[in-house]
Amino acid sequence: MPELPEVEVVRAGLESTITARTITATRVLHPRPVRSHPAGADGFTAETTGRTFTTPRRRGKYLWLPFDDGDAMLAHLGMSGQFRINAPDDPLPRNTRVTFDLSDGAQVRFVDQRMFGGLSLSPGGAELPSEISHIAPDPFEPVFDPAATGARLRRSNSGIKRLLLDQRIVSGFGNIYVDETLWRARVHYDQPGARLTRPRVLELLEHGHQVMAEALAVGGTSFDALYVNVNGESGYFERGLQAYGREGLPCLRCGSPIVREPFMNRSSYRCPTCQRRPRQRPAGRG
DNA sequence: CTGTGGTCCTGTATGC
DNA sequence: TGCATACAGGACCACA
Repeated sequence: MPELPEVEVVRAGLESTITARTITATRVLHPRPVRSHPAGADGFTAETTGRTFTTPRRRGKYLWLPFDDGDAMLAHLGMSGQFRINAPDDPLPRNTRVTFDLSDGAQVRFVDQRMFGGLSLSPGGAELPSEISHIAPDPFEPVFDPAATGARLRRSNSGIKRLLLDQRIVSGFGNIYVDETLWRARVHYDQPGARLTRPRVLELLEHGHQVMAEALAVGGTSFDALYVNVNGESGYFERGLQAYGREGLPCLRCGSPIVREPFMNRSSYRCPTCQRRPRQRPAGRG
């Protein structure tokens, strides 16, 4: 499940392989990943062929690959999207959706089993695609403002996990790193943002930055073949996870078995001792 | 404005 | 052996 660290690993891999290369041929093998491109698969093919990449950029979980003419290709990996760099005659993975032949002879492949991800062309989007203007800066960006983000979190009575997953408030967090962040900060996922003190919320954001930095340093988190880097290699942060996926295993701080609970149609992992349920209901009525 | 729940997708694991 | 179901979950959208 690519979140910020995994997307950054992919971005860095693309930077060293596509920068200053020109697309000589685009092939759309499945229309769904280019669904948000207005002109459809044929239009996407026509409008990307002949373009030259500059340095790939990222905000949160979004990637964009600027072209030297000021436009950009916007990409999201969704649940299972991958960019792979190969020789054109290497075997094509089963779920290859789009391929780009490059001027140096390499081939970029967009592989996506579940197809929650997507590619589109963003006119004028080289600096920051307008399509993602609603996405907040992530904790790795120089413009990220912890005080402002903390204030925003503290203005809401929603549960803190829901807030951290809201990419309009802060971007980059997904289910894994939110659970890790909350475990480190000893905060329950239903704790209303408004019930956290200013120091606590800043501490929480620092933990979030820290855990994602640690994951990035070891190539991200790979549970299965769904997340790999551009060379098909897995990351090693799975062994660094302290909460996510550890149902029934002892909390590494206090020994209590980690519990898994349904949350927003997915799973949430927490220590029942270190991360106690808040007394008041979030956004309670009465 | 806020909060909630449905939808899109496929592959793997599990249950009967 | 086969068929049904649950699960993984990021982003978006309809709706109350």
